[in-house]
Formats: sequence, C-alpha cells, structure tokens
Amino acid sequence: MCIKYNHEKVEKKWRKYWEENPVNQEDPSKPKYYCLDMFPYPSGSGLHVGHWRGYVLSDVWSRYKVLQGYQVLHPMGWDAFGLPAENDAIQKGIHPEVGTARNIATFKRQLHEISAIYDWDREINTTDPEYYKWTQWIFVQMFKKGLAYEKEMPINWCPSCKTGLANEEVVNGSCERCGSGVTKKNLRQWMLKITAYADRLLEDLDQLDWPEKVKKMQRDWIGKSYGAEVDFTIEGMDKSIKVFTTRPDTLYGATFMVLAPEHAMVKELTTEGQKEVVEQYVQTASMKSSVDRMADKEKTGAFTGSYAINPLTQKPIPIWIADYVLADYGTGAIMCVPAHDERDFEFAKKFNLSITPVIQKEEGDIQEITEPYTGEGKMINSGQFNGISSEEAKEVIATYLEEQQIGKKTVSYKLRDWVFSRQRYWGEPIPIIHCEKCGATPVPEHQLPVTLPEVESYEPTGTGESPLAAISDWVLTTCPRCGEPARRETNTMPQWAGSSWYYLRYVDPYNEKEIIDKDKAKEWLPVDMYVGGIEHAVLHLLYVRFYTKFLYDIGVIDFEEPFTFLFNQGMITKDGIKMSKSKGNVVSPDDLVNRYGCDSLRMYELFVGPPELDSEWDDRGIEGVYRFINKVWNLIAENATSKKEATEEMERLRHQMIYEITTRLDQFNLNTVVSGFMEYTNKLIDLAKKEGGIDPETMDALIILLAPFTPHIAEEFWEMRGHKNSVFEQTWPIYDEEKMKEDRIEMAVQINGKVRDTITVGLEEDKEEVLSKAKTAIADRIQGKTIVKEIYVPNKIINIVVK
RNA sequence: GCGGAUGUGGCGGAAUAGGCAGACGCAGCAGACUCAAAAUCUGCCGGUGGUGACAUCGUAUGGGUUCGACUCCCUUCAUCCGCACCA
Repeated sequence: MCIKYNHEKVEKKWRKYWEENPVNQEDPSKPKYYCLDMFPYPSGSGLHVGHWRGYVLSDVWSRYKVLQGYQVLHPMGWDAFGLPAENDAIQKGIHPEVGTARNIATFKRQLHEISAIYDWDREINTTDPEYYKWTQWIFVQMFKKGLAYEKEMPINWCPSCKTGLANEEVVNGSCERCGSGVTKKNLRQWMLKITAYADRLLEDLDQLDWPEKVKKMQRDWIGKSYGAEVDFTIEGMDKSIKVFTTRPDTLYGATFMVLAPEHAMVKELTTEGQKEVVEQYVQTASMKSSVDRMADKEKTGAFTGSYAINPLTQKPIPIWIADYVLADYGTGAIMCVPAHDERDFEFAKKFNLSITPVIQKEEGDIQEITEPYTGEGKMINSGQFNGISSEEAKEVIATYLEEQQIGKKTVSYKLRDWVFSRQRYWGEPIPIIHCEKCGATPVPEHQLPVTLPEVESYEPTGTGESPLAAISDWVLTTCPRCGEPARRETNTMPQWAGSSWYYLRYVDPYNEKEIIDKDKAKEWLPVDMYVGGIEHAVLHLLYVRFYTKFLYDIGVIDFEEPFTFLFNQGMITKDGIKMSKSKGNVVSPDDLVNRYGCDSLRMYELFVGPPELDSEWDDRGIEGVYRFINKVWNLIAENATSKKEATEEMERLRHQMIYEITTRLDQFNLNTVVSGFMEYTNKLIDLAKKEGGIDPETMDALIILLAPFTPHIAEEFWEMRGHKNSVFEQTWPIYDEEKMKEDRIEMAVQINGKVRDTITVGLEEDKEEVLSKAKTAIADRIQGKTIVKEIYVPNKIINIVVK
C-alpha cells in the first residue's frame, strides 16, 4: 500500500511550530558557530532556483552544526544601497527608500519559502541610518589615521553611470555594473589607502582555508614584484628620472627610456623641435578609453628630444613617451631593454632604436637578434659583471646601485588605492566638512549619522558632482572645528562600504554606543563558514579583509581575517548559460515548492551536482527526490510504532549509513550525500521487507540524518515515531567502525588485469585460502598456462598473471 | 599571450593513498495493477558481435609507467573562467 504525504500540510504545520519554538535557541553553555551567507542586494526581480542553491547549502550546514551541539549564528540582511534602486527612482520617481523597502519585503517572503533558520531578530540593512552611522564612523577613523585622503587625479569614469569607479570595478575595461566602456576623468576623489595593507593582505592569505582560486586571484591582484628603482640623470639638466625595474641585471642593455604620457616631467623634457608631436600624442592618449588602450596592442609613441644617461654605461639614451607605460604603476617611467623584453623589443623595432644584448642564452656568438630573450643566462656586454649568471647579477647589480647611491632595491604592487567616492545619490554621505580655514574636517562622531537629505532630482549630474550638491541648505553648514561657514562633502560612498564590515554587526545589531561589543565579538568571531559566489573574489572579499585589518589595528576587534573558511558555490545554468532575468532563462522556485514542497526542492538543489561547480538545471529531476521522500514516508509510516529489535545486518546497515552520510557531509560532497540517502533507503526498504520491519533505532538515525536536508518532513517523522520534542534537539548519530564491517565480502578475480570472476570470502580466510579459492574459480581459464605472478590485495582484488 | 578549472552512457553525475567504470537519479523501453489514464511496483537500459552463458572495444586525444590507470607522468585538442602592455 502506498500512503502519499501531503507536503503542503506538513510544511505549514512545522513552520508554525518553529515560529513558536525556534530551532536554534540561545544557550550560553553551547560552543558557538557562525555560518554566514553573502547578504543579497534586494533587486526587484526576486529569487530564482540559482539563488536558492547557496542559501540551502548554508542552511543545511547550519542545521548540521545545531545537531552537533553548537549554538549557531545564521543571520540575514540587505546590501541595499546601489544603482538599480536609484535608477528606478530616476525613471519612475519613486524614492529609492520606498523601492528598496518593497524589494526587501519581496525577498524576505521568498526567503521564508526556503525555511532557513535565519535569525530575523538580527536582520540588518545597510541603508538604515542606524547602520550606516557606523559605516561613516569607520570612514572617520580611517581619515584620522591618514588612510582616507583626498586627491585630484585621472580616475576610471563610467560615462553611463556618471560616476567614478574603483580599479576593482573595471572589468576588461568596462564598468562592472553596466558594461559601458570606462574612460579617464580628472577628478578630486576620496581615496582609501588599501595599498598600505598590501603586504598583510598578501601574506595572510596563506593562513586562510579558502578556495585556491580565490586566493590566487587576490595574490595576482595585489601583484607584488621585487626589483629596484634606478635614477637616470638627464643630459644637460640637473635632474633625474626614477624608473622601476624587476630586471636590474639587464641595466647595461637599457638603450632608451619611456615615460607614460601623463608623466609629470613630459613637458619639461620636450625640446622645441618635438613639441608639436609630443603634445599631439599626449592629447590622443588621454582620449583613449581603457578598452581601446587594451585592445590596441600596436606600439605607438613619440620622442621628447631629450636624453638620459644610462648610469652604468654612461651612454646617452633617448627618452620617449608611449601609452604602453602606465602612469600609476611603479614610477610611471621605465628603462627599456629591447634585447630582453618583448614590449621594449617591439617598440625598438618599430622606431628603429638600438638593441644591445646583455644576457647570453648559450655559448657562441650572437648573430642577429630576431626576438627578445627573457630567460636566464650568462652576463655579457656588462662591464665588470660579465661572466656571472643573470640570476646572480640581479642581486649583485642592485646592491652595486645602492652602494653607488644611484638606485635602491624596492618592491612594487599592482594594487592601487581605492577610489572611494561616488557622484551618485543612493549611498552613505561621506562624513566630511570642507572649511576654508581648517580644510577637510570629519563630522564629530556624536553627530553621526550624516543622513541622506531629500532631493528633487536623483539624476547624476555628470559633472563630477553628486546630486547632493544641489541642496544648498544641506551643503551649507559650519565648521565643527572653527565654527566658520563651511560646506559638506557631497560625494557618497561606493556600495562596497556597507558590506565591508556587515558581518560584525550581526553579532551586536542594536548597540548604540559602539560598533560592536568586544565580548560579543570575542564570543562569535571570526566567521566560521562564509558562503557565496566567486564573483566577489577581488571586490568584496578584498575590501572586507582590508576593513577587518584596519579595525584590528584600531583595537575594535582582536582578529585580522574575517572569514576562516570560504565556500564558493557554483552557478545554476540553464542551456549552459547563467540563470538571470536579463537572459530570460530563470526558473522560479514557487511552482516547484507548490508541486513538490520545500523539502524536495532543498534536496534537489543539492542533488543537481557538486556544489562548487556550475550545474545545469532540469526541472524533471526533482521527481526523483520527491519519490525518494515518499519512499521514506512509507517506510516510517508502516513501522512508526515498531518495537522490533535490530538484527546484526540491520545494525550494520545503520552504521554504514551514518558513516557515509557524515563523511560526505563533512567533505561538502552534498550531491553524494543525497545519492547516499537514496542508496541506503533502498537497502533499508529491502531489508525491512526481508525481515518484516525495521527497528526504532535505525529509523531514528535516518530521521536525524535527514533533518538538515528536509527539516519539515524530519520533524513530522519524529512526531510519527511518538517523540515529543523537536528533532533538532537531538544529537547527530555516531557510527561504530567495528559494527560497519561486513563478515563476508565479494572479491574480484582478475587474469592479467581483467576481471574474470568473483568469489565470496570470509573475514577469517587468509591469503593462501583466498588464492586457492580464486584459482579454483578460474581453473578452466588458466589451464595449460604458467602462473607468473599472483597479486593479492586484501578486501580488494586478486590478480593472477599467466603466460 | 599568461594562469587556472573542466572533459566519463541519451542527460545530471558516482568511483582517485591506482584495485570489479557507469553508484544514485532523470529520460527511455518492456511488463504488472487499471475499463483507461495518472500514481505505484518489477525488469532492462555504454557501443559492437552472438539466441545464449560470453567475447570485444570503451572514461576528450596519442603515448608512457604498472600485475592492474577515469585516477600517476608526458603530448595534443576542446570548453569555460580569471588576468591582460604592471616593466
């Protein structure tokens, strides 16, 4: 007989129960575990099955930890500042606050469908003044430490969003948000000195249990390289130019020099005759967008007319400008060694500049140089350094430069300081007041938050001013230091500001006096498990590490890394492409929940594939999970009141099941946990049929194992079994390896590595017995042949090698 | 260009201190139940040959190590991702 379960009724019942009896109640005696999801931006389009995946994953993990006896912190909140709400405001005239609140309500309703054990009492919202008060507070602390500073410089500018962007927000030369080509714009900007933390951000990666891919991306982004700064004096001038090189060993081969078009000395170095050419080149270079500059690999440049002196050869070398040299890396100027650098070689060929080899690949004369040699070798044409290896020369020449005071060993980073101001409305106002007399002055802490004022138009001005600049009665204020009339800073913070420290606030969300209580921080932090997509590898995940280190430095917290363990879940794809509203390929969870229930969908989200890889979505597959749940229902329903004693075989199956589920879960192989449940349930059903029932202990173990995955049905089963309390008040079952062991096992018998038969052997049988049994089994196959070798691997295989 | 990941039936995927490839599920086929359908249950389900027990090939490609390779080493190819003139 088949009894079908009513998922709607069951799920409704237990949701109501959990509302009155939360699963994860406060208990000071329990050890703490903090499991965090990357909080979402509440967009208007709602959740699809791809979003579910990460949330299910972290909830399964949280519930598992509850059953292991932890008190779990599993909060949720909203990263709610950002462009879409603001663009809606511009188009539809709805205040971003209104639109955001509406989207949050939708998101929250949809998240409830997952039945995660979120602690909604700790919900945070980055746009709440009570929250961003502290976002601003951190900025003020950074300002006081000199880590937030103003600078006028050419920055990345998105012409469509009409705002400046951080380096991290430029992806392949385009705006990370809207995809428009990024240009440069000279603007006064607030910057955060993340470069001051470059070394610590790099070194501390080693201690993190994060995916190697993310760590590598961060290492590459920080881009530390060792080298030397070398001074080249300018011929006929009492000045010098500093260059950065990672190859001091090639200094004798430096036959020309190139400056970035934006280099400060370009004007000074340009001779009368070259003026027109140089000015034209600088002009053209400044017009190029990042995309063009990247796509256009053909070398271009202009000669300034001036010469520098190579400090080792004492020969004059021409100074050029070219846009393949970046203004904001190293010193913005390079020495060029065309014989040993591909780019310099290309440039030298194009403009017919001389090429001097200084490293010999192998013995013999160098004929003509047809391509640059970038490897190691023996030094030549390098005066006193001839004959040593180039590897050695790197160190020796750098040391020599230091002794002669014409250079010094140094390091350089690809990481740039963080452009932190945005010329948009919907963000945290930067809490600074500009006073003519006192300069930039932070808003006193007791006056925080500086709240966002109402504006008439949210439209970005495009001039480099934020819409806030138009509200004169907000802008005009007095200097907190001298009391004279002053102006408020009108730029806002980037969306990353609020998310760079939010994980702290969940621990102590209502604290009005400080950002977080020290004792509570000690109790809960850092985060034990952080779950989210990989798209933030060098954005959010870098920024949040920077903020954490800063807060450590000023004594707010006593740890330096926010997330001990990071898990990146793969995307859900449909027809091979990422599921998204704009692609029109989203699958809504609503129908599936209605038809099969939350428990089925939760389990299916895990079953689609390895959680760290992208997985293709197929609605039909959920049927299998649904059938599985019904099978368990029947098994439990038919045996609910069973008082049967477990047979040895049943007990063995139980321990094997606990072992398999637990170890797979611990390794995060969640797709195989689900298949494991199916496999063992099938075995239990077969055995129950054979033995006329199943014992209570095995049933209870199965129910507890299922609880993190299918919580509603697990509670229902628990109740069916006659237990009074919640299944989540139980403890995770443990296995006994002794009781898992089979007393008879099947072994494959191979001839020359090919399986020809199988034999059943008992635990007590020794090598000789097994081998003779095997040989009997394959006797007619090896008749007349000579046995060369016999391989016996206990419990695994027998291989008879014959000739 | 550099770096990384991935490649197994019609499909999603199992199996790595080297040891019976295809677990589990989807789809499909056949049967049972039914007036019928759905649901459920049972069986089959990589290719080729054979009525058949069986033989043979088979984990992107070609080679190597080994008694034995999806797993280790080398070659090539394809797809995806990251970085991209960082001196």
